[in-house]
Amino acid sequence: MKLSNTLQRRVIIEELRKVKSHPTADELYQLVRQRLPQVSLGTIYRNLELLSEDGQIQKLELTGKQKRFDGNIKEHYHMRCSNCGCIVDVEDKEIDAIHDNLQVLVERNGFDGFRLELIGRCSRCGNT
Amino acid sequence: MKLSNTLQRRVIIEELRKVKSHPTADELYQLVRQRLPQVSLGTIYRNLELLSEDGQIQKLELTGKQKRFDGNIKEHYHMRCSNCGCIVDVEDKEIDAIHDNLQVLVERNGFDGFRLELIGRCSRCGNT
DNA sequence: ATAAGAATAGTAATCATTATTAAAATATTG
DNA sequence: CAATATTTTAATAATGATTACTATTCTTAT
Ligand SMILES: [Mn+2]
Ligand SMILES: [Mn+2]
Ligand SMILES: [Zn+2]
Ligand SMILES: [Zn+2]
Repeated sequence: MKLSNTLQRRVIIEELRKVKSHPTADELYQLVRQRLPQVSLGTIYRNLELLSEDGQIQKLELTGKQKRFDGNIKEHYHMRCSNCGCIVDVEDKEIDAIHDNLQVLVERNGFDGFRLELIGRCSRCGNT
Repeated sequence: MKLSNTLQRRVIIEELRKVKSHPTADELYQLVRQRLPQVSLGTIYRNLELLSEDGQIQKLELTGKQKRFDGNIKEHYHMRCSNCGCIVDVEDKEIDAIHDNLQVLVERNGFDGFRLELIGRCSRCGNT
């Protein structure tokens, strides 16, 4: 059950924690292979799965065809940029309040939970 | 620009409007081929895309690897059953109120919009 | 009816992901 | 440490969902 300590695993975690971009498996593959040119894409996929099951990283449940991963395991919200499609963290007291309200409201209406994904413009794309 | 009137297109729309299951392309393919055994899966995909662009049907933006389609073009909420994974319509005045509140709140916080997906148990799976 | 354009069936290709496997690395035991 | 058991890896194949290609057929506008 305990994951053994391999170089590939360490580098995957390190690179994922370095970036704030919520990379897909193949994006992370590009990063990892700069340090481990022999690494295989299957190793990235397998370890992202294992590490998220193990709670060391987060697998994000977002729309879109590719899965994305987050080195930050703290629960937090994400915004998708409507222009470039990137995923950015939302650190906002108000959103947390909205979350708590929603939780109460949806449970009061007989649901077990919800998934909320914010949409907006990232800083690079501006707000026009 | 205007879509021409083909038998395949008519049957696709008819079958999609008949069901309440929010089928994937291949699920709809199974339905359509009962009436048109020669229809090809590519035709289903192409037409679902064209018809949703044309506003005659709805393409649902949900989590999960397969796209789902809805013959009902009115905007409405969906719940995913946490047990069987099916998608059911949510017709609930309260949810509409929640939606309106959320819209105000997220815009007030600088976002353009949001996507909210409800999670619960469908009627067949019960509520335990 | 004719010609131009659009759509189709059939098939191949692509993209994301998962499975397989023999060899290599890591962990456990004596 | 050495022997052994277990896990992981790289490479590759396979899968599932979707999109692209193309020759033929259908639809629409003259
Ligand atoms: Mn994040
Ligand atoms: Mn619906
Ligand atoms: Zn952007
Ligand atoms: Zn169910």
